[in-house]
Parts: sequence; C-alpha cells; structure tokens
Amino acid sequence: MITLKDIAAASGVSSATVSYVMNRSAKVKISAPTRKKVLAAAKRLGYEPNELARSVRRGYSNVIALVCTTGLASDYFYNIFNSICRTATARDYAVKVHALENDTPAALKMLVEQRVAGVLFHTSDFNKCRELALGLQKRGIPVAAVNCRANIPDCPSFASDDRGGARAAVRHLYDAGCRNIACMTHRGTYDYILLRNEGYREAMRELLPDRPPVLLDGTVFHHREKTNSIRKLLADPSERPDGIFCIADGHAFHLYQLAYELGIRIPEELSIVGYGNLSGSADAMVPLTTVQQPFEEMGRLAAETVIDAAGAGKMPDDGITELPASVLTRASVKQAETGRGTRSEI
Amino acid sequence: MITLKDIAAASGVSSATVSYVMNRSAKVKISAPTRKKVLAAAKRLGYEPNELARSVRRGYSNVIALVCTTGLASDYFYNIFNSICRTATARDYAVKVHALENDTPAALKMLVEQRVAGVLFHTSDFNKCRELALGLQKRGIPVAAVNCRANIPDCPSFASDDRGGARAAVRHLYDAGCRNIACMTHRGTYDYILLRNEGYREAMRELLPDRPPVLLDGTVFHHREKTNSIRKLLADPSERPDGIFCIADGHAFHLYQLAYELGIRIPEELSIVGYGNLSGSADAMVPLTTVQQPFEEMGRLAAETVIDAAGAGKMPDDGITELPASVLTRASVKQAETGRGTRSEI
DNA sequence: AAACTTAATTGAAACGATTAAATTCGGAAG
DNA sequence: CTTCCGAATTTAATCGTTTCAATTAAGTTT
Repeated sequence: MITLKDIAAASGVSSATVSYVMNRSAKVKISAPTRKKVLAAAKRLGYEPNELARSVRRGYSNVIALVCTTGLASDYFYNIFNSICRTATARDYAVKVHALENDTPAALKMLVEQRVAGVLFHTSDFNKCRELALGLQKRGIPVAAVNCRANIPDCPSFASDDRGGARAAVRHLYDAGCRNIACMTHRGTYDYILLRNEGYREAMRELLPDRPPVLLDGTVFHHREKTNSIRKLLADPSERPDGIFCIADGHAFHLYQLAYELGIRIPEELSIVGYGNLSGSADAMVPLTTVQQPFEEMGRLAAETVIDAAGAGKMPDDGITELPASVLTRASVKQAETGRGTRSEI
Repeated sequence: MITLKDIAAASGVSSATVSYVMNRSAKVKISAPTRKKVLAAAKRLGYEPNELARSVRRGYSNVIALVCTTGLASDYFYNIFNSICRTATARDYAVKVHALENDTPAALKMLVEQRVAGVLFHTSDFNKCRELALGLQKRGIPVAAVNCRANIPDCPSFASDDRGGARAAVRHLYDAGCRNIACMTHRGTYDYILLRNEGYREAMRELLPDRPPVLLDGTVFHHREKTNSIRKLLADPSERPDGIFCIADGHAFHLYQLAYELGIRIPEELSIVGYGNLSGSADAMVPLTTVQQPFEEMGRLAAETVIDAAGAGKMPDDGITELPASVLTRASVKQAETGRGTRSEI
C-alpha cells in the first residue's frame, strides 16, 4: 500500500507537504506547482489514504454506530437506516449497525474500543439502551435517539409527532364523513402507543365531543382468538363504527381479514386509516390510507447531530424534536359525500 | 482516555510490558507478580484499548463489511445479518453494513480507506458487485458471497441448495398424496429462480414422469391483473392442481388470497408449499409449509471465511458451498391419506 | 546593506498501540 | 571467580497520519 512517505519520495518533497496537499488545509498554504506535482504523484502511484491512521491521530474514527433493539427486518428500521447511511456517506462517515441483545457491557466495550464518533439509538423502549447510552456519554461519545424518545440528559431525540399524526388520522376520517370513529390499539407502555391513543382521544374530544372514545384492543389478534370482542362489534351493523383508526398498519391488516370474512366492504361500509406506511400497505387488497412518518428526516437529523457533536468535541444539544407525520391518502377511506369535508387545521 | 503509557507509569513498568500483559502473548513471558500488578492498575484506571491504534499497526481493522444491493428490509437479510454479527462479535470483529446503490467507486474508496478486514456480499445478482469485489481483491481484501453465487475467482460463495430445496418441496407434496403438482415461479434470470425451477422439473421427472411440468408465472400478481391465467386454472376443478410449489413465499400469499376468493380450501383441496420462511408465513391464515434456508449457517461460514483469510493474509479458498434447505412442515399441505407416503430419499 | 516580513516547506514529535532486538539480573556451571 | 544461560523486562523502531514549531528563501522596508 502506498503511503504519504512514498508520494513524498516520488515527488521530492517532505511527507508533511504531501499531507497538507491532501488535506487542503486552510492554515498552511502550498504553492500551486508543488500541489500539482504531489497530486500527480499520488494519482500515479494510486494513493489511498489510511483512514485508520487518521482516526488514531484525531482520537476517534469516522464511523457512527446505529444501535437497535428492534428487529432489523422492519420497514421503519430500513428507511431510517438508509437515510442515516446516505447522510453519513455524504460526510465521509461509515455506519456500523449493532444489534443490542441484552449484553450491554459487551456492546459498550466494542463501541468504545473502536472509538466510534457517535451512536444513534433505534428502539421501541429507550430504557433498554439507557445504560449503554450513559456509558458512552461518560466517555465523551455523543449519542442521540432516532424514532424514539430518550430520557437522559444530553441525548437529543428525533421522533415523529405521534400525537399529531393520530389527530390527523382521525381528522381525516371525520372529514370523510365518519362520525362513529374507533381506535384500534394495543397494550403496552411504549410512548408511541400512549401518544397515539392520546392523539385519538384529543381529536375525538375536539371533533365529536358527544361520542365517548372507543379503544379496541388489537392484541387479541395475536392470540389467534377467532371469536373476540372486535369480531362481535363489527358483526353488529348497528354498533359497528364507520371509521377505525389503527395505531399500527398491522392492525389494519387484521381488520381487513376480519372485514373480508364478515363481508364488510372497505371503504364503503368501513373506513380504515393505518399508521406507519408498511411496505405491505400499498399492495394490500385495498390500498391502505395510512400515516406516514418522516423517517428520512429523522435519520438525517440524528446522524448530522452526532457527527457535528463529534466534530465539535462536545455533547449535542438536548431536546425532543417531533417531526410532523402526515396522512397518505389511498383507498381505504371513503370519499367525503359532498364538499363538506372542511379542511380545518387541527 | 487511559493509554498503555498511563498504566505503565501507574504500575512502574514499561509500556511494552503492559502491552505483553494485555495480549497474553505466547512468545514473551511476563512474571505472575508483574502481570497482576499491571492488570490491577489497568482495572483501577479503567483502561480501554484503542482498537484503532491496534489496527494501524496490524494493517487492517477488525471490521468486516456486509455489502448489499437488496433491500435491508427482507427477512433473508435480517437473519443472515444477525448470524454474521454474532459470529463477528465472537471474534472481536464489528460489522459494517454498506448499501450499494450504483456508486461502486465511492463504495470501494470508503471500504479501502477504512481498511476493512474483509467484505461479504449479499445480493440477488452478483454482477452488481463484481467490479467492487475485484477492486477489493486487487488490494488484498478477501471477499465472499453469502446467499448468492459469485462468478469471480477467489471469492467463495455460501448459498443454499436451491435445487435440492425445490426437490424436497415437491417430494413433500408428493408424499402427501398430491399427483398434480404445479410450480409457481416468476420471470428473471437470477440463479435462485432458475435453480428452483430446475429442482421442480427434476423432481417431477423422477416422481411423476407421465405428467408434464406446469410452470405458472406468478409475475402476473404484481401487475394486479385480477383476471389472469392462474385464476382461470384454479377456478376449474377438473384442471386444478392438487399441490402447488411456490418458489417464494410471496407467491403462496397471493395464492391464499386467490383461493380464498374462489372458495378453495387449503389444504383440503389445494396443498401449498412456499420457499423462504418469511416472517409472515407462520402467521398466515393457514400457517404455511415452506422451505427453510440455512441462513444462520450461511452467515456464519461466510463471516468466518473472510476473517480467517484476513488473519492468514491471503485470499480464501474458492468454491460454491451449497447448504441444505429443508421443508418446515406447517398446515398448508394436507396429511397423507394413509401410511403410504414413503419417505424415500430424493 | 541590515532588518524585517511573508510565504513555502520541512523536521520531528505526537497519536496509541505492537514487537524485534537489546538489556538486565539472578543463579548455575565450569 | 569468571562465564554463561535463561527468564523478565525494557529500549526503540514502527504503523501512517497530522500538525506545531522551526527553517529557508525571497522580497520589502528602512
């Protein structure tokens, strides 16, 4: 492998000069002829800088890590990861993925020893990453949370506005003429669940103050109960909601199955809005209207934040950034009857 | 950050001694008391080795890269990636994921400059990675293909036995009593398609020599044609196959929809075997019997191969390793009527 | 012509490790 | 009392960069 020294020898200058040429340093000027000579030699010899050596000098590598506790198979992860990669690549950083499965000390050891520039967390529950994040911070490594909310200092979060997204979804159903709107949710204490539930309740309070909110527990589907309360609810036309907001696309898919079985037409008899825009949602039997999250932006902002912090040698600014989520209109919500659906903001 | 020198100072020895202690070098002996003293100091100060510095000395980093052209969202990728990570971690290597999207020179630059120890390719078509792989090899970086077949020298491939898997699937249908077995496939020239098709044909020739093979083009589903030849075929009970081998689980899911619409019961009237064991296949309305690929083993072998090669400083041994794929029995294939289904090997 | 600037280049010390070769130091053999 | 040995340790070079501080060379003031 060709080194600076080789180029120096080939072009009759010192290796310091070569280094300055390669770095286009602002502080040290190199004359045009020398620069040309050096660049020519570098090209001729096929020089490829050793990023490792640079990193040793700098004190940290040009690699950021993405630590995730959620599976890597999800569409969420995929979109965010892509965005992070693109952002990092544009700034000459690489991305290392680390699946965190219980062994926090080992993960910490590896990340620290490799002197990563910063770490991003992608998890459904930040508590799983708390220890690790604190350990990294103690060693001066900046961290940030993406698509989740951190609960420690100096760890900025880039999430999507789950409450607002849920409100927009309900508003969308309302605008389409639905007046009996239920929410299909599931158990758990992850913040996104609570926030989306809350968004639903808020919207109901605002739009349909006379109707009590109806929260259906979609968890039952996972238990393969073929006869459950949801089935009963849908089977009875007098009780049946005319619109259901699902806090996750998966619920919507289950509803599709159920509706199909029961002979309920979507969207004529039942409008459905999902959340998440899973890859299957566009190809579903009835293309699913769903809430789209700003994955691209989340990934980009998070990556930029830690890279900037690493460059500045300090912890990033704290705070939760909630990026807007918007309704992606497809075919699972009926058209508003007339021009009634006022598009008032929520 | 604590360095060797700090420990040396703290324990009153030279930094070389500390290094020897840390590395448990076989060539140089360190007395027990000294070793203890050094380790105590290291622990007390909280020493964390700088892997970057080590890598500079070694000439390459303890990072392998996984380059993929397929989306990261797929279950295949996920399983393989997990296995690679585990293997790498066990050997103190990290894994960097690089999504290759057309910019081969940039990818090459990044991988070389970071001095990765080796590179694994995960792609549906190795040609997309050919250039990159050759470039890496030219610089002495070992490469291997995982879940695909390479077509360049010194690049071992770890794929699954697609032909054998297809044969086993057809054999499974045959053993269950099916005698009119079709294959649902799709267009394209990727090797896995051709091999699975071929496996189907081979098994048919062997098991049902009087029946001509029937290959259905599942591509039509993607085009959303609601009326297509497959629908017609299934709608006609006299023509309808009693077993369909799908070269991918996705086809099976489409068949499910179609069967549901047409009122065909699975598996009573139609047995189906998929390929790939997608995450949805266990949760499908009828849990899908499918061919399971040895992802774990593929990932492990590929990772070990490049890590070993890097350690030995030479290119790995060439050759395509085809790992056996086996049928995972679930509910989409009817039970054999009696004890007839002879389990003769294929 | 001496004194001072300025610009371009270089020497050499980092960075944090590894490792070949040299050194130290008891103790055993002669 | 040397001499030699082997074990334990250290010295110093090295990996490929960066970068501070020093040097050189040339031009500009007085």
